[in-house]
Amino acid sequence: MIKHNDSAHFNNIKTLSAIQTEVKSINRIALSVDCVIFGFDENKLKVLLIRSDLKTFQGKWSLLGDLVDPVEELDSAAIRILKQRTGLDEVYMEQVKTFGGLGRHPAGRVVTVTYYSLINIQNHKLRILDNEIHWHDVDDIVQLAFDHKQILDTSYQQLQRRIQEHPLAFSLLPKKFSLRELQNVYEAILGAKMDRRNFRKKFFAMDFLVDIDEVEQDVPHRPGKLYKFNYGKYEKKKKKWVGIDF
Amino acid sequence: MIKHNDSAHFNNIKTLSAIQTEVKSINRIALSVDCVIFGFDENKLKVLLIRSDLKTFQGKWSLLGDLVDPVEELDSAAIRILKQRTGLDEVYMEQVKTFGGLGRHPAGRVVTVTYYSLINIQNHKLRILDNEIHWHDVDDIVQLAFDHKQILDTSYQQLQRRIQEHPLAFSLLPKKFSLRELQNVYEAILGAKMDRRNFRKKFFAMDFLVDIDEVEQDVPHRPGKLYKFNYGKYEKKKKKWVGIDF
DNA sequence: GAATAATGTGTTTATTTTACACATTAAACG
DNA sequence: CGTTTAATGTGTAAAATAAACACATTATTC
Repeated sequence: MIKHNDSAHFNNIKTLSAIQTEVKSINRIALSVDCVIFGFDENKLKVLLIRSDLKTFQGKWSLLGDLVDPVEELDSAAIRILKQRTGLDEVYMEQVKTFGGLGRHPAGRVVTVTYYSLINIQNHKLRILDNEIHWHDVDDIVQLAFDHKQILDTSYQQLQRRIQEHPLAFSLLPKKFSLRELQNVYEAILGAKMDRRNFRKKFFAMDFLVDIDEVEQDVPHRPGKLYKFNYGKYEKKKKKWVGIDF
Repeated sequence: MIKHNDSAHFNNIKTLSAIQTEVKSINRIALSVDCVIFGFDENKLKVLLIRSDLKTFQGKWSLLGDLVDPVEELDSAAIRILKQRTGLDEVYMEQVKTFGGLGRHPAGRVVTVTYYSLINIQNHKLRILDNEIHWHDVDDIVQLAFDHKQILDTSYQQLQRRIQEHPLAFSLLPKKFSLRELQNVYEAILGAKMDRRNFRKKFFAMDFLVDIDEVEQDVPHRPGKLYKFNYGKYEKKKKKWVGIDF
């Protein structure tokens, strides 16, 4: 077989010092993290946006992001941004995708690693301190700064897929929730109506909901019972998926 | 509400020139793309690996990767690497995740965007020119250079999930395939035995397979019929998923 | 206390999935 | 060439799951 001497490859052919030279000099790129912070309120899926100060995007809204420090982990950067902007930590967070379009940032090449997080909008620790930051209905957003609309769409699609296969809805709700609230989350995110009786049956059959023997307070109708999600039981019993379905 | 002046954020507070300074100077990080190239042969899922030349990882195998050029799209870098190493283009490829662990590369901070691709190992265009590159059984790999074992595991898990919900198996097979070959792909990737009759029934019910009225050649037993996958029909008829299943 | 509006529950039907067995065909072998 | 072999190709019954559907109950409102 022919020996193929490909000088462009750094895992194989080059010496460490040659790589170090490369890594240290011209081949570096600015890296940012953008956070798609989802919340649920008024029976709608919301996303937290900040008004852009860049002239290029005057008046437009953008996701919350920041450059990654060269000695900072990616996850840490995402956690830092979330903490700075909302006061929250220990929230559900997941990396979505990395966007690196050449023209995506007016200041030059900035590759951005996207995360989405799910927060409970009623969390008492939640503090939005910057008055340029606001919640927006996800379904009403038609345009954002940078390529953030595309990033939002991708994140939303990922959320729609994941929420059907993982217990994410609970991260958007208070610890104690009614079945109606739970169903509202699913209906809002999936954009579909579901049968109330079958919905309940399904969740009771899963057996991950704990009846905490409390009822809703201050609702203008018969209060529903409140439940908690039992993550421990879920982790033990969750199904291994083997099937074909497309 | 209190105006929160957070100087660390670049979308909002800083001027473009300040951002440009930041982007141009200290905040840059080396970026690479790593390709997890999957193939299917001898009824096993394979991955293409190259022997590492780094002293740190002497004798270890690693994924195929390269630094991203500052004026190169991420997808283009992945396509370039694949083309360089296999001679193939127009293959199924998907971004998996970005890995940025501080200690992951001995030469310094290198953040890597991972893609996996699925190639038909019988493709007549396939040319592995570098004799340091070899196919490995995915299930036999216990260790790799860098954090590549973790990257492989993540990619494999993503493949396992995706192949159940998307028509990926066909990318690992020749255009014409028998149902037995198709089932072998699923069984190998999912690590599960399936009932042959139910498997066939399922795929015929989907109605995406085209009977091309040919049979296998050179098999040491009764030859099976060959089929093609009808991507056009799939795109039109694919189901919208709405359900809860975890 | 009557009207209202949402909660809470069960059954029937349809669909999907699983389990399972035998005839058919081409290759291999003597 | 006939027999053996090993894989292909097909159908049906049972079980599990999902979908459709209606009415009694309870707390609030008026």
